Amino acid sequence: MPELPEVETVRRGVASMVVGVRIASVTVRRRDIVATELDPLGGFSRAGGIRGADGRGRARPGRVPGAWLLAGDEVAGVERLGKQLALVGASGRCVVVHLGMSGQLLVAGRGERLPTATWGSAHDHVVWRLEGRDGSSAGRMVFRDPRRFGGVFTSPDREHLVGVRWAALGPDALTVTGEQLAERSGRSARATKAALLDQRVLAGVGNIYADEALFRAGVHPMTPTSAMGPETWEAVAARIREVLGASIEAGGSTLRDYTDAQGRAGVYALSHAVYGRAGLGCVVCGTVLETGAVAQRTTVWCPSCQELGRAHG
DNA sequence: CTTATGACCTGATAGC
DNA sequence: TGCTATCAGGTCATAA
Repeated sequence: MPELPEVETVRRGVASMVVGVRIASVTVRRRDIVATELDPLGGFSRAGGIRGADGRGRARPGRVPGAWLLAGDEVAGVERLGKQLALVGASGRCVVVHLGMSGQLLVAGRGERLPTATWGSAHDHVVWRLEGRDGSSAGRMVFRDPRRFGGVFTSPDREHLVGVRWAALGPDALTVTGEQLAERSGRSARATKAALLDQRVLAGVGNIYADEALFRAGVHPMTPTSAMGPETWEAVAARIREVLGASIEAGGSTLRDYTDAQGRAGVYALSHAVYGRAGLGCVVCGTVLETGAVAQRTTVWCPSCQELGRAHG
């Protein structure tokens, strides 16, 4: 479900609850959504993705040492690159959480209850028990993910996190420049939207914000990257930074499932100009918005504001 | 190399 | 009410 703004909102919420807190114990209720640094390829692939090398079974034998999931450790910080979160322990060990489509990282303080789902706790795959300095309970954190496209990954230290786990990811979308986009996208027949969705080009943009940023930049999503010039790339980069920033301020976009670490919805969907508005009038010119598949994803654009074939300097 | 396709999962919703 | 089909915020392996 989540793109950069949603993940950043979760990061802030989790950080406010767990930084400086000790993890008393960890329970892995589904082993196959956890990948360790020792697992072959599975979990540590090119674009920072999730699935095992066979594209399906992610069952990994053996128990994950609790310490690898920060049991007995203290949380020193919560970082983010693109759509991925990393809990960094005082020991240096890191736990990466990727939310996939339906994942949530939820935290409940002492005496609070985790937000409940209609299906109960059936999809609560990893549970961290938190402990105050005096040893008293400080609540719990849970990785919940019904569809299981997400996952939890261990790294022995920050060097591995950055150098291996996150090595293939492009620059974070919140601070990306037009120059970076131009260089990493290359010049080919590939649709500009497809390039923006490629996490090796740019980390953090997904289907919603690709459409929103391209609309605001006046670029048709199917524009081949070979037709893009430096000024247009700069405009696209600027609109990406802008849209993501505004969405973070609104707590992200909640379409159905998404909530922050405390179970609250975000309201940025109210500001969507194109996503989810196919067939309605363009907010700028009133033209009926078109929809179709680009890069195999549902895409919405304004045929008038985002004319295909327009010159792009 | 690039690009498209089907696959991975479950839940919510729309339509009959 | 109950069934079925469709769709979803992500990313992968594989084939062409």
